[in-house]
Amino acid sequence: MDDTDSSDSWDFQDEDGPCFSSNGSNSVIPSRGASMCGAEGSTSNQSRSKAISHFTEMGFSEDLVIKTVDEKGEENTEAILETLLAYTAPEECASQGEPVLSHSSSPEFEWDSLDDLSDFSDAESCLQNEESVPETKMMQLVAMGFSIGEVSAAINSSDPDTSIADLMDFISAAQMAEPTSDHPRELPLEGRGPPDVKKKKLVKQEFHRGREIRAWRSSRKEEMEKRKRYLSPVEDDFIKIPQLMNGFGVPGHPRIGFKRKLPDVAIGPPYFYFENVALAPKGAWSSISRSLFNIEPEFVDSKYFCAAARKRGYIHNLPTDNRFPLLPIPPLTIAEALPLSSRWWPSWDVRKQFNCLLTCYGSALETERIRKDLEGWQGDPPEHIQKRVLNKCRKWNFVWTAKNSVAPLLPEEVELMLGYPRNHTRGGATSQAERYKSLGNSFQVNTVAFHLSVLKNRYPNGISVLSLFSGIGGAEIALHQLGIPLRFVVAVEISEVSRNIFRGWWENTDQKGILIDNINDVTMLTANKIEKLVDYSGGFDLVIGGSPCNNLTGSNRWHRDGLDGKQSVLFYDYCRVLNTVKRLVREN
DNA sequence: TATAATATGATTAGCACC
DNA sequence: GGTGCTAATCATATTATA
Repeated sequence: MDDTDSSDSWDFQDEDGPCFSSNGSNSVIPSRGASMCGAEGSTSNQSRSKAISHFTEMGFSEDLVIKTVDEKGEENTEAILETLLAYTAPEECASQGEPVLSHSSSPEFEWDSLDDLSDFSDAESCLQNEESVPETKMMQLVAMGFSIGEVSAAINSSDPDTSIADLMDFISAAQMAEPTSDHPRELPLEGRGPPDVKKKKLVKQEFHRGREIRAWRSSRKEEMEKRKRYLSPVEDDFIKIPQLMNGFGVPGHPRIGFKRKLPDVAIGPPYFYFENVALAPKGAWSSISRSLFNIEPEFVDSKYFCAAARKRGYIHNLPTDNRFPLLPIPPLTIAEALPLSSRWWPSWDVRKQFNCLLTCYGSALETERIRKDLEGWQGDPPEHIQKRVLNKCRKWNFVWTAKNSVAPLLPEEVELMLGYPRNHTRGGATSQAERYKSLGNSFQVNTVAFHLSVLKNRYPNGISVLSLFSGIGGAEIALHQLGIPLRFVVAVEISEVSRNIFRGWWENTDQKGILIDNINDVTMLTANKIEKLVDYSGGFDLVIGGSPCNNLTGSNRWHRDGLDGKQSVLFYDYCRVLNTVKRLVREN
């Protein structure tokens, strides 16, 4: 097994062209599979028509596609795409005043290099120049591969609050109705300057990602039709969030005889595990479930695993028999977790556990107000004072540190309750605020480990994990503490602080496996790159991740916009990546 | 200028009561 | 079924400070 340094220098370089893969497979066009590089090289009319249809459906003009296919050969999909993009994509940026001539220091595309996967800044700045439409939806849809023209038409024809999913359906319907209509990508061949290499690269990345999403949505619709025959526990448009969140059973509260039947399409391997806040806006979990094979979410409150509540929903295809908890069992009450606080804990503060550990904590002014509220009373304060103070303590998870004095939890105490090693977030974080934030966004390790424990006997020699939104490594720590060797881990995380924290843990615990952690943006994880990672690792056993909750959580007073929100929309990238991995498993 | 501190409700759901 | 109350919530924008 290689060490981590070798993973950093792991080379994914490939040359442009149709057959660049070392194992002879063409990984550029997912629907084509490895056979596209086969020696026989089909030249049938059917193949030619299929190639033409494929690219015209992507929005390129038919004339240009025919010309290019004839020139390059229908099996040469990568070269066709190169040529089409050379004449079309840069214009979308150039029309916004961007320079057309390349300023890239590299004369060749490097989008297959893992070192170059996080550079999305130019694409964002280019796309944000569209100022006449809602920028976020415009950007997201264009980044998915739809053309600016298509997106503009859809947005202009819809209500301002139309969801991303509805806009995608609108565009898809328009494409089906008019497959050869004029398209913004269609541009005259004459009068072009040399294409901007960097933008060309970015457009190409977006193109692939968009096609993956559309292909996935298309296949998902078919699967949904098939699954209508399956008696699903998930009703049409509403999932009831249970008040008692003990999921499919938790330690001490087993659900005797519980069995579930997964749809065939969802059965692993690969196993997958998705997480997000339970108390999301109405309909959010129904949408999530529909996108994840109609599997019933398992709602679990981490109060069964530690001294703090953490109400989360999990959708996974893991077995549910013979789960076991991590040992030792963590303290389940505040008194056990923070025994020193008991001395100052007033009898009228009836809290036995903390509420959800969030990303920020109460101010010194709040604690000072509480101190002043409580001073000067003989014995217990009046009931209305008790009630006011207790509400503040519940809201901010204050802990009693002296007479009439409360304080926020320390980062080390949060680490303890969330199941992380002491000072886990100390090294990589630059400030206390960053520690609170990264912890507030993380898994409760014991909860996740309980669910993942069923993998221990299945992967005694190590597991290969694709970890999206990996944060500070809660999933990996859970696997590690379960005694499951981390053979190969790809950790995708946008926060540099969180990546540093996880890298520090990986090195401190002398992991023997390979860690790839230089992919920052999940939207940059295209099928092509996933296929290379699969080739390199031998395949992923587990695709795990909790997508951003920013637009779902009730804590967000500003942008609780649901699954279409700026951050939470990345849920669809989890689905896209998962389905790509599943497809690769089927093909292999 | 970067970081820390502080202020900022709404959306759900359950429950009791009428 | 309608109303009012209680309770919880992986956050973000603005202001203050070093």
